[in-house]
Formats: sequence, structure tokens, C-alpha cells
Amino acid sequence: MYRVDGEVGHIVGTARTPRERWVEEGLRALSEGGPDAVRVEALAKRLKVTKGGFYGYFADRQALLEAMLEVWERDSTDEVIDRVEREGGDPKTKIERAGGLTFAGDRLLPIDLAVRDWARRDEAVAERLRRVDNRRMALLREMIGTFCSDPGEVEARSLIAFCVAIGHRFLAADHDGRTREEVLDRAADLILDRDPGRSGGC
Amino acid sequence: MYRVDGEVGHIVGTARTPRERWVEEGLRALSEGGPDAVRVEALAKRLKVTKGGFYGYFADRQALLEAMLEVWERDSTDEVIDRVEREGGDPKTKIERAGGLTFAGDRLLPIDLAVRDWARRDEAVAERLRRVDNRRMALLREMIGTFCSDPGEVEARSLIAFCVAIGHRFLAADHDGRTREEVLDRAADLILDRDPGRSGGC
DNA sequence: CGTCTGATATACGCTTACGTATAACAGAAG
DNA sequence: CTTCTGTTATACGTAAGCGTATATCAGACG
Repeated sequence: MYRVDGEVGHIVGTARTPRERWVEEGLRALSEGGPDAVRVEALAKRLKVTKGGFYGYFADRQALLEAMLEVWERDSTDEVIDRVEREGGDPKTKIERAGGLTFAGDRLLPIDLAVRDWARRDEAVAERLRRVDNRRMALLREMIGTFCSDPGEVEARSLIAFCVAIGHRFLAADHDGRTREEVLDRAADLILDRDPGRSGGC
Repeated sequence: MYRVDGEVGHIVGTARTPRERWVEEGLRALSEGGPDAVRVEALAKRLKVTKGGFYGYFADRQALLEAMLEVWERDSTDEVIDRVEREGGDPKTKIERAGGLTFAGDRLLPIDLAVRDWARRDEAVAERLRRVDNRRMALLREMIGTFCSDPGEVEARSLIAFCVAIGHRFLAADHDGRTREEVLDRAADLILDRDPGRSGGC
């Protein structure tokens, strides 16, 4: 075998537990318990395997963490954005579609939240998150720009939209008879300047 | 000494490192590295002490974590709310004052963010966070209710305000020439229905 | 200045986790 | 069926970290 950049590659061989399975299980552990929960022996246990094979794919635990981030970054940018562009549609519904693809499934959303917390303590993670968030913000700006002309207001509305999409996952407040869904829907009316069925302004 | 509810109390004695110092140092560790970073021996090291005294105040590590949450809950509700009410002023500036007290200092904000992530994995923490967030939302509702009559819209605007206050700390996006401060300021114009100096709507 | 008491240091056993080294194994190729 | 190669299991040494037991120390008090 050969080593490149802290990673270890296998030339051939029949792997019962290939590299991607370690990465995928690592991402699951990250979702559920944060980066500290990504422990080699724990992953092995969940894969019904010992850690024997692990060090054939990764130089060490750190290398797995980086591979996980790599996969997450790809999955939550290129993949989502490509698909949204491909399917097209109304600008405002495109925002919702992008949000849906990223945050609806049970896979990407918890990873996303875990990465955000992780980024507060690790500059390398923060840089990766910046790349991802900048692409998302670009998408938001583009969409909101179609119905709002003032660039300053476009930026503000984009930030608000993004903050609500992420932030509400970190809030524990109740809404006094209303469901979170209902309130979010009404919030979207305000952010996207939709008519909520009433006369409009306040 | 006596034991009550997993905690240990000291009758008298001269403590070089009293209970509150362990709690305070624990909260700092929580800020910087999440709950997994709150390790008894590490705290002792930072306090220039061994863990010898620790088990005089706490039954175990879990008891410290609970004491930390207790202190955090008190500090970020009663204290902040009391002070805002006491100082009074214009409703909209009261929101900002409350936000300032909670999120401006270097102490409460990082703890708050860490607790939010923690709450995703621990139901007991989530319940505590719910109490705190509900009190903050009540404050927001009250303030926003002074200039907005539709209850549904009040709720939506309150949620947006809260989400932006918290969420933007978890975002890594840049703003293309503008500073985050500037964009947030403009966002506040929209949320609080302020006139940004221009004609208004979009 | 002793003495007494509680706070702290020290030492221990236990568990979990990392990373390495080597042995066992399974599938492909001949 | 044998051999070869790469994958996995097993065993090991090391380092944290928890909680306990016991010794030491320092301040209050007589």
C-alpha cells in the first residue's frame, strides 16, 4: 500500500468494510454526539467489526474527521445546488426546495448542526463551513434579488432567511397554541414578502 | 458533612477553592469545548489544585454539570430580565438591551451557544433551555406587541428576531463588502419595522 | 502553642480509547 | 488445491479520566 497526505490507499483487495462505510458511520456518530463521539472503536462496534481494518484506510482518527468533512461539504453543496438548478422552477419555491434538500432529510440536517457547533472551536472546520455557507447565501441572494431591488435589503433578507432556517433548530421555545410549523410559515411570508392572505403590512 | 440529592454540603471549613469556583471554571470549559470538555481533572489543573476537594462539593461529574446549568439558568433569565425591567425605556430599545445583556459579554454568550448544542442530545438540558427560551420569547412578544397588533405576526416577528440573534452566531457566511454588523442592523430595521432612512418597503 | 476539623494532596484500581504489531483468514489467480 | 495478497482479529503498551481511600496540611479555636 501507499501513503499520501495522511491517508492510506489500497491497491486492490476485497474489503468487507470499505472506506465509505467508516466515513458514513463517522458522520452518523457526529450527528448524534458531536465530534467527540467519533471514536474509532465505537464505530467499529457499530459496523460489527474490530478497528483492525480502520488503520488501513486512515492514518489516524484525525484523517477520518477530515474525510467526513470532505464528504459532507460535497454532499451539501454541489449535490444540492446542482439538483436545484436542474429542476428549475419559481425563484421563491427554489429557495424552499434548496432548503428542503439540505435540511429535510434526516441525514444532512443533524450533520449540519453538529458542524456548526464544531466550527466554533476548530478553525479548519470553520473555514469549510464558510465555503458552504457562502454558496448557500449566494443562492439566497439570487432568489431574493428577483423580487427585491435594494442590495442592502437583499442581503438583510438573505441573512434573516438563513438565520431562521438554521436558528430555529437551536431554539426550544414554544408558541402558545401555534405549532412551530405555523409560525415558520408566517415568518416566511414576512421574509419573502408574500401576502399572508390578509391586507399586508403591520 | 451531609449529602442531599447527589450534592454534598460542607458545614463549615475554610475552602481555598469553593464550590462556585468549580462551577465557574466548568462553565468556562463548557464554553470552550462543549460538555465533553468539562473534565474534573482538567478543571482542577486550571484551578491550580488537584481534584481532591472536588468530591467534597459534588457527588460526581454529573452533579457539577447540573450545578452549572442551574447557575446558567439563573444568570440568563432572572438577572437579565430584572435588570431590563428595572432600567425601563423604549420598548424597541429594551429588546436590544436584553439582547445586549445576554449576548454581549464574553461570559454568557458562549455558554448559551454551547447549551443549545448540548440540548440537542440531552433531554434534561433541552427542558432547561425551553424554560429560558420561553421567558425570552415572552419578552420579545411583549415588546413587538407594542407596535404590531396581529398576534400571528407578533409571533412570527418574535421568532425571527430570536432566530437571527442566535442563528447568526452559527453562520460563517461573508457579506460581500458589508460587515456582519451592518447587515444585522439592516435586518433589525426589517424585523422591528423601523425606517432605514429610505422610503420603506420593498 | 496545641488540638481539632475540614480541605486538599496523593495513591490506587478501573475503564475507555488510541495507535502498533502480528497472526489468522478469505478471496482471487494460477 | 495451492499460493498470494490484502483485510480483519487479536494482543499489547500507553495515556486519560473517573471515583475512592487515605494521608497531610492549614486555619479556627481554646
